[in-house]
Amino acid sequence: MERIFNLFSRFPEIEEDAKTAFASKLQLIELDRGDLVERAGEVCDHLYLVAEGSLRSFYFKDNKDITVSFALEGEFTTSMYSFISRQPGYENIEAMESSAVGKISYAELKELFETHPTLERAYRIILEQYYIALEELLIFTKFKSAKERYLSLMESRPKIIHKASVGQIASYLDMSIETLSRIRGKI
Amino acid sequence: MERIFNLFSRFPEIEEDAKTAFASKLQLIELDRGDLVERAGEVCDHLYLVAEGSLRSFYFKDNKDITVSFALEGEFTTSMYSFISRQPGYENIEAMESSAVGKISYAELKELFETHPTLERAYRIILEQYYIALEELLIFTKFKSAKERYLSLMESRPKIIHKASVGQIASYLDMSIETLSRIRGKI
DNA sequence: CTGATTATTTGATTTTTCTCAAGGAGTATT
DNA sequence: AATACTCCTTGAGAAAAATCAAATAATCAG
Repeated sequence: MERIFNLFSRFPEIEEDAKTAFASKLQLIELDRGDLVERAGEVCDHLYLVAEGSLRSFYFKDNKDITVSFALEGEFTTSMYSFISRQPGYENIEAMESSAVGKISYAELKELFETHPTLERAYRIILEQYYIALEELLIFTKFKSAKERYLSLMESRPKIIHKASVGQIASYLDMSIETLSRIRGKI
Repeated sequence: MERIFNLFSRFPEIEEDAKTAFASKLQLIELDRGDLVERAGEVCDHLYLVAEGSLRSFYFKDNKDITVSFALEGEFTTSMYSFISRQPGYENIEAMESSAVGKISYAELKELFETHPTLERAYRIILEQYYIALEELLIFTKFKSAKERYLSLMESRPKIIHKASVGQIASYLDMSIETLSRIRGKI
């Protein structure tokens, strides 16, 4: 539970009782490698907070497994489109290794927002940060060569390089497995 | 002013007095084609709401003008990264035609959030929608060929095709002017 | 431990799209 | 109306990365 409270350090504006209320709604789960917490085609009803380990969002396109995002310790993840819109999502979310994760439902979160505006604010700030990150990803997809994209990932989130397979990283960086393999060979 | 109030129809949860407070802070400006409302290198301090006409966000990369986004009537826009992070932004925002636009400053918006939580909620919902749109854009950039990207834009936002130049659309869709021209020739 | 399955690497070829180059169409300027 | 501009189109060749194919390495199940 301290692990969860540590995550709040990024949000000093959240009041103490709001933190307590949030933590009391947060359900802690333990996952093994490969366990799915969300499935494509279902409405994603939870926001996840990685306390330990890592999660990966992915979907299938023409029978190929395509990675959408990685969430490492201290990061949030969900099938954002589905979570926001309440429509069936296209992503699966799995544990990449043994992980400890906090989850909170959409309904509980909305309820907390009613009584704790500072939590809604923190959620807003997280959304803003996710938006910025996505914008950066888009520009980076647009302008960098395959090699630059890989070097940039190595620079910004080196842990991913160690935790994910070549295929998972390749689909995340939008290149073929072969291309990534060749890039890695030449560094 | 009714134009602005119409824009609220998407947000039934905003209380009447919050709408009034928001509208009273909103500064209405008239723009001519080519007028800039934001400049790269400066901190973007305003959120814009297009009442009439259209705005375009763009930046320069190797002396080429790259379109980031278009905002048509009823849509919001800003240099999101800069607006959120309070750091100098990389985008310019210009009017693509004679336009009428509402603007509100970051400080005023934050102030309104203090007294009107339903406005912060509406802002959160807008952010969520922007996030989803960006996510779609990313996937679409990733998987569609140049021709599919163009057809998809024609389908989803045909007005842009008519308002923007070939060069502006090409950079937005991440292809060369020549490629777009060839695609258009073959439809 | 061993065969089987899966993941990664390496090579050859093909495809998509870009770049460079030149011509044409439309608009604005004088 | 002639000149200059800018924008758009078309063609030819080049480049980046994909696909197809095969070999090697790593992991897993019995």
